[in-house]
Amino acid sequence: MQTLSLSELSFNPEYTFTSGQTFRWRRISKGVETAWLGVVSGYVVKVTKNEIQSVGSSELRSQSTAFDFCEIFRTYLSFEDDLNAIYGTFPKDKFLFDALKQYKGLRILTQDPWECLVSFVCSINKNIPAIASMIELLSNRFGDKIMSLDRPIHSFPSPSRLAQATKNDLLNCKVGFRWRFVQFIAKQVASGRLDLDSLRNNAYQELRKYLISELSGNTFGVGPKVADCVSLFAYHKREAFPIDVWILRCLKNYYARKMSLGNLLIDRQSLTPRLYNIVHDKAFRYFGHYCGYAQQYLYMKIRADTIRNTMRV
DNA sequence: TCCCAGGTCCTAC
DNA sequence: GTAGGACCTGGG
Repeated sequence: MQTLSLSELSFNPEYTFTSGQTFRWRRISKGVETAWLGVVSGYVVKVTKNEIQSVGSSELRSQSTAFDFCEIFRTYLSFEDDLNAIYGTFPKDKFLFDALKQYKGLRILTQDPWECLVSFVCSINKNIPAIASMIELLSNRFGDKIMSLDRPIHSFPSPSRLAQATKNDLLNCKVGFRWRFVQFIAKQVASGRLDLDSLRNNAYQELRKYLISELSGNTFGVGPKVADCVSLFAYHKREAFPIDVWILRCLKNYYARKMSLGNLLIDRQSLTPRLYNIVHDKAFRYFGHYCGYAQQYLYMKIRADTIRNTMRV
């Protein structure tokens, strides 16, 4: 059994896995300590605060060494990110300070770009439980079966497998109007016309522009928000700052003055592409190079606060 | 039953 | 450049 110790790492699995950056982790109870089960790079793994353990693997992975396993998950959990050092780069403001304190140990993952891109295209106009359900159905229908613990679990489908899916296949997975986007992207990647791995070394702005123009230019589901999510959660461009409805609400309520937003966001429920870029630029200037990390903590806090207030009413 | 969802695209102006 | 509406359909 392959195991990687996480005891030296500042890491909170609950905050990391429920922060909307990934959709395939499930909580499983294990005595007093909660564990999480997920599928990453052909491994089924059980994760606790202190270790990550393989509990099943695909044929491709069955021959791999403990060294490979550790390398994969060091990358996945972004081991090189020193959270305390990153926290130290942020401006001193109370809302962010509270968020950092409340969600300490939330890490930004470095996920597979293919899975991340499809997941966030599926996220368009959906809530998190519905997104998770779509990804689960796509995996069960088109992914590889991996035996693990007491039941089979499916890996995320390969591009070639998903490229063969018909409109009806995708609609059966509750993908809805996003089926065109998923099918187009799968065909682009499967044919090699879109090489997601080759984009790793691109600078953030270049990467983002490429994702938007190559995909959205053909009107296939990748706008600024999805491109920022993929840049941050798969390519680990920590200067990306995805602006969704929650972050927009947060900036309006707490950062209009601090970020010199003036009247830019007054009465706004959404952003035009030009405005998105302006607000993004101001966020980068205010929060700094690691604004992607700040965004994720703000997202957690504004959601929790809003839900709490709604329940109180 | 109804509203809304980690947006994007299209059309008209 | 931008506003406004359409988009599938499952959760809450």
